[in-house]
Amino acid sequence: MGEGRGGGRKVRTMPEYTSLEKIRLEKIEELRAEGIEPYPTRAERTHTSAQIIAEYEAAERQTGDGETPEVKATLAGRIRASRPMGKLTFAHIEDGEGKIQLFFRVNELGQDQLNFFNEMFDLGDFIQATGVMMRTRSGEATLLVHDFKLLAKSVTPLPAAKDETLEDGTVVRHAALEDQELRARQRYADLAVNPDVREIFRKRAALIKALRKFLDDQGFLEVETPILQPLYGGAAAKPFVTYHNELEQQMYLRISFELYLKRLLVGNLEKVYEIGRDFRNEGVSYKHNPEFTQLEFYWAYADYLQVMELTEQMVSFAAKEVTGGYKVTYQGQELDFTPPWRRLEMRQGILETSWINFAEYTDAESLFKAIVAKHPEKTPDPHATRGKLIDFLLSEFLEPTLIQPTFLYDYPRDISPLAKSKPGDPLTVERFEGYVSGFELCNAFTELNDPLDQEQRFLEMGRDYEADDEERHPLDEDYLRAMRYGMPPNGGFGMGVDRLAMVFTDKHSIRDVLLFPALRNELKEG
RNA sequence: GGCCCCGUAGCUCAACUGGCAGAGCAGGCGACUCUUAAUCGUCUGGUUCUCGGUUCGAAUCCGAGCGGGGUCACCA
Repeated sequence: MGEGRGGGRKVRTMPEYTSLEKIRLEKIEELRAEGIEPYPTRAERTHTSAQIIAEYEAAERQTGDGETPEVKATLAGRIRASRPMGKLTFAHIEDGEGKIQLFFRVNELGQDQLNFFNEMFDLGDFIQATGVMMRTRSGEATLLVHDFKLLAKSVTPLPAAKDETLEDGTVVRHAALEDQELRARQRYADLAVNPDVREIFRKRAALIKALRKFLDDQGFLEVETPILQPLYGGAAAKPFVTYHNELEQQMYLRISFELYLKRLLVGNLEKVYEIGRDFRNEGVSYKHNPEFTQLEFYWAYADYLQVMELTEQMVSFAAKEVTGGYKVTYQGQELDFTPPWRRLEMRQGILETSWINFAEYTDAESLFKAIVAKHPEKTPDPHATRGKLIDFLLSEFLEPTLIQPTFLYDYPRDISPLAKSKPGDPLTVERFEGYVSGFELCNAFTELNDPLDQEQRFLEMGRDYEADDEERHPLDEDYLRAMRYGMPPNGGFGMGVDRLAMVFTDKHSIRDVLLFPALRNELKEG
């Protein structure tokens, strides 16, 4: 039961059971009265559904045609369908690997046991069944049940979902759970009735495993840095604020890993990475969740061009591990992750799509005028900095054209306070972002390692954000102290893992790739 | 946060310009020895998200709220 908003205004009350639930609760009472435990402690499964079918088919091949091999098994799973027909009942159970049919027959079980199954077992219950494998007249590998046992009674019926297998083998799901909110709030029910949802999260796990494997093989050290931080930094985002009672100090949930990982380079750890959760106290949308999974790595003695090469290798490797190939269909478009990816200087890309060469406008005012003159229908913020205006051009004109994996490189300095300037070009930093299907996938740069320059940038940022207190960033003195000991030149990288999971599972919304996305509290009574 | 759309049985959805809230699945009872969305008969199931208003009469119209979806803004 969720607590009501406003600090537990809602008191927990006894759940109100539906008529369907009451019937099942009565069965639980009845079972206990007969000395049958509806939630026994142990199960005795010998095979999964997939294992027994494989074993049975292998045995069939050995015995040759006509002969039925004797293959015994005890299976366990959740009852998903039951078709009683007089002195026979067919049922399907589902386990972690798939479904298998059970055949209950009066011949083996006797009338009492058959009745017991038909009367006391419901869809959604977990059952254990022991028997021998056989084929039905239609040829389906089926367990002929000699003995069975309840493993766990289901009180609340699962959302109705029936699968119809057409003659061509395609499966049509009828009346499946589709309500987006219910699916997200009750992911357990969603997972229980929608096998494709389970598949999404298997792919997500495969993705994270692939990223780890790739970086491990490249000699990167996986590390863990604080989630609970006395200061936040490394990105421009509003933090979640909390408080440590004993230490009597305000703490923040991290908004990025960057400043801690780069401290490790000062400590002579040359290649480090972290995969973990970031928290940003901002809007929720189809591509934003307040907590999301981030991958960052830092690589001493490398620059952003080397990071670029490593990135395309890493992401294409992950694509192959997760989807089986370098080409992935996302929202109807085929994306080709085969390296090398297209490289496009950001200034050039903006010139080609907006017909504005921002290098010709070295201050915000002149650039603003140029944009309005060329594109009267667009409305950039008149008070925006030059960097923000360039960002505006990027998202308005260039981004939508970046469907195939593309690296955009060389960014304005004033929107990149942690990146190193391009030699001989003080307005530009060595930074790139990877784009796919029109959205930003990753962000990387040659990291700034000059402590005095870094201090100057922090102070500039502080000034820029003075008006907007919430985005104004605290100056991290300890980070500057670390940098003053000496930080090797290095390239750094950050990527939203959920975004990549969306691409590899062809999902439009980040919520579809998060098991428990952030949702507003349920409040049943006002 | 702005704008648009949505909220009806456990699930998926109907209900015309306001006129007795329905169906399929799930569930109860009965029949059925190879079913697989099993089938057949029969029955049950509702605070139409909440509160208020208009009206002889509201699922439907109006207002407020709650929740969700979309979109824009925000997100170096």
